[in-house]
Amino acid sequence: MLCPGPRPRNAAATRTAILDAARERFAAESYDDVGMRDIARDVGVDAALISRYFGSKDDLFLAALESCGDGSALMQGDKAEFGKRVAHEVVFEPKKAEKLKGMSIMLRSIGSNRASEMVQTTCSAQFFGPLQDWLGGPDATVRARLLAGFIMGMSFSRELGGGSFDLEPAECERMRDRLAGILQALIDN
Amino acid sequence: MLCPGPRPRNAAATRTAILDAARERFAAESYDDVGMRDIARDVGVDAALISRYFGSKDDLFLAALESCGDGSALMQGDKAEFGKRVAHEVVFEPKKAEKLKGMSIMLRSIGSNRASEMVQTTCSAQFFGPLQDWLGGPDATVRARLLAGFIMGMSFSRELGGGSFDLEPAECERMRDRLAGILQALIDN
DNA sequence: GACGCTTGTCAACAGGCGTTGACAAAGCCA
DNA sequence: TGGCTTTGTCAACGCCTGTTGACAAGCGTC
Repeated sequence: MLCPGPRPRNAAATRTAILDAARERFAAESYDDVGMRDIARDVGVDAALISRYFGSKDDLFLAALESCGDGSALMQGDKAEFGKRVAHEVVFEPKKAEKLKGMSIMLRSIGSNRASEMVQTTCSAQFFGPLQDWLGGPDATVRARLLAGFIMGMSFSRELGGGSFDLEPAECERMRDRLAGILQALIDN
Repeated sequence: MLCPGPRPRNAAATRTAILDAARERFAAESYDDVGMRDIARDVGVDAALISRYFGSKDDLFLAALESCGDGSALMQGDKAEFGKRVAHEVVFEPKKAEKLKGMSIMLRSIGSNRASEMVQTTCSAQFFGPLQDWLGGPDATVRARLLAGFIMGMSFSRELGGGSFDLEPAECERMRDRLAGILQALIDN
């Protein structure tokens, strides 16, 4: 990632490079574990530059969180296949699911005192809200909370296994199918 | 909690007081946010004493985590009422549920690099394992993972609301009932 | 070429952290 | 009373953190 020689002068590119690196870092480690110098090293830049571009670490974190976009990406595609689609992604393709990157950041940093407040407001605005509107029908609020809770819970459970569910392939498939059914029931209700 | 005057000399009592304070702190804040001096202040003792009694901060964290007991407390009572009972506790009595204190600690600190490994091993040994054995029947492994994931997910979701679900009472009841049904179905299966 | 703005680097600061070793006081035993 | 162990306090260490201000180099413009 690093290239030798002085960094080319390009403020816009550098800024987005910092933001990208921050998003990746915060999705993989907690707010407290990620240091400004870590992100700077990823980009090949001095840590002081980040402070100048983004202000404080809090501001950078918030920018990274918001750069993930709202959860609407999760809701694209056939509504009747939501359960299958999401269950498959959660169980088999956790890394690939770019649309869940914002959720990873929330997952990592909800424990941190500094980050939790930012995570909370962003989550309501970008995750619970859109999901609830998209669901519609009776009890949309409650169903959205359950859906979001289950999806995050399974991601959390995978994290507890150190990045995998630590199950045999056949078991993973059965888990996916069960999960798909439960999620879809909450959609259809 | 603090009392004036010199602390009475009682190693055993002091030790358990430290452990209790640590458990409370780690259940309320992340591994990184909890400082040795915070715990020491809660107990009314110098931080150096903790190091002498428990070794390192890691050792103290692990001791606090293990002092929560295994998840078997969750599984006591009528099996046919598990869904109702747990759903009620998760939705309405998160703080009161002492049996979930270990889960709170895991929830807070899974993001931390230092703590995640300890959380993982403890979780497997004290949570997934007992739950799976207790469940029995077909697909016990998979059902245990789903159960644990959903329970943790809803706790996580509550955390995202800043300690409450931020729903109207009637909505909370409907959420509890839906959750109870889903959990119970996983038990009975 | 000289100016001035932008972009990036460097060294340093103040503050917090976990941990350590020296010291004080309490209690026990002879 | 005099020593010895246990229990607790205190000051300090080295390390790491986010942030700041001074400085260097690139680049467009007159």
